[in-house]
Amino acid sequence: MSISPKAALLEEYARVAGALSAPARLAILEQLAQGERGVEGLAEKTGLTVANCSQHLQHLRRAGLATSRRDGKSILYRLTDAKALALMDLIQIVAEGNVAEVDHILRSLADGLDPPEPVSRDELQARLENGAVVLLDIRPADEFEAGHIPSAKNITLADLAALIPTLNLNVEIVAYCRGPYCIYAHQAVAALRRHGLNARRMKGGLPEWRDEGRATEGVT
Amino acid sequence: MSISPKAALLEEYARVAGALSAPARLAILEQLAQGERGVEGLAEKTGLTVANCSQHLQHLRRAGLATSRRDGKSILYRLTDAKALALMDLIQIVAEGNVAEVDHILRSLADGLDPPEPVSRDELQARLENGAVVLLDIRPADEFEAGHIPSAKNITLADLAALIPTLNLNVEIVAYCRGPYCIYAHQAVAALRRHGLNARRMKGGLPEWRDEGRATEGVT
DNA sequence: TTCGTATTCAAGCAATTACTTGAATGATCT
DNA sequence: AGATCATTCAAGTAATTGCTTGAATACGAA
Repeated sequence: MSISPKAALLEEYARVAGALSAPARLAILEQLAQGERGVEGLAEKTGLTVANCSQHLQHLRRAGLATSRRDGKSILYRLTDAKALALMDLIQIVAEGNVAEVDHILRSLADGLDPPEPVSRDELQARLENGAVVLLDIRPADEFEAGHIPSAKNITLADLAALIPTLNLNVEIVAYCRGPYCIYAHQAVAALRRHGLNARRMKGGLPEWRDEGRATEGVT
Repeated sequence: MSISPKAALLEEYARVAGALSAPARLAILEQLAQGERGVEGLAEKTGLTVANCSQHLQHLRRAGLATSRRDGKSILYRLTDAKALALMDLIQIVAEGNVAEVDHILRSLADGLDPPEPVSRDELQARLENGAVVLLDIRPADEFEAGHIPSAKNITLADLAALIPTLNLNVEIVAYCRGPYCIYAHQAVAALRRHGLNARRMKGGLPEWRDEGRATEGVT
């Protein structure tokens, strides 16, 4: 054996990137970005078997992206630190900016309509404090309850159609969801705009909001 | 077929990360970060066969990290943009901060001595303008000639021993090399400090320096 | 201590990935 | 227009990775 330190380092760096190189692990990371989760919960959310999910989690842990602790009977995993979230974001940003295929998929989600630039989190926070804006949290109810932006209204895509007639055409609507890998907000904005409503996406998702130290509420 | 858009996106994101998940490709990226390079040149620098290197380059291009253009007979590859470099940096930062193995290897490079915090590029630039500091570029001569920080002296690790007796014990020495994946500067600093010299590493390498718009010289 | 439960381990299989070799492409240069 | 050269393609093989199944481990509760 006895490989050079340089090769050993490159191997470790490659391992970090490799942890992000499987769609299943990205889905797990998306969940972890929202908060601590048990193995079984993660498996359920991502559609993986428990054993498979556990293996992916160990892969993530070995790469330094996830950390675990015991809580009663179960092991809770979470992102190691903000750097892990930053890495997830950057992967998405590179993909969105440099990979034609991604641009194409995101465009097709907008369904012909040209969605405006997302709202920055700074701008949203200012608008929430002094402007009229309806904030929609497009995630499953359990994720909403575990933490959300104050004043946000939880609504799933399935129930969105029923909400639309009650919305004011003159008030701007902002939608957000899980974060960089989640498309719920994209889809919600497309549906809202199709009905003539003035809707935009928030840049990033709840994890990025929280990571910046902004207020959230919910049972953590 | 007809997979969901969500799954399709995750696959693309995973592809971007996957491009960084092989040591050979990281070595190629390290070279690309220094500037445009032809396939054959990259193959030589990284020790890959030309065909193999070409395949890796296509992988990188498909992930949006590298871009190519023709110049005469050869095809020159380069990093697509600053985001690609930022991604390389962040992978390294996560690995250094969160992977015990990396910390261990970097420590062993320091050879028992405890190296001080690296010098920030801001600080180095200020010191170069008004302070006494010897700046060493620890890279092969051809890479130095292709671009380096003004006033830097090029010296390889092999030739460093001969230089040491001529260095002033009272002047601070700063060393830099290719960037986040390169260990030349680590090794140089360790050698210098072993001889009682006051040496530190510059944070990052030439690519990061250049990316921030700071001056370089050399035949590009 | 014993039971129950959550997680991890281990073995095996299928699919993917990395590398090699040799041939084919395609643009430049004469 | 043809020759040349750098790069890419294609096929084959070895190694790695992802997933499944069933067993083993470790901890908390009774």
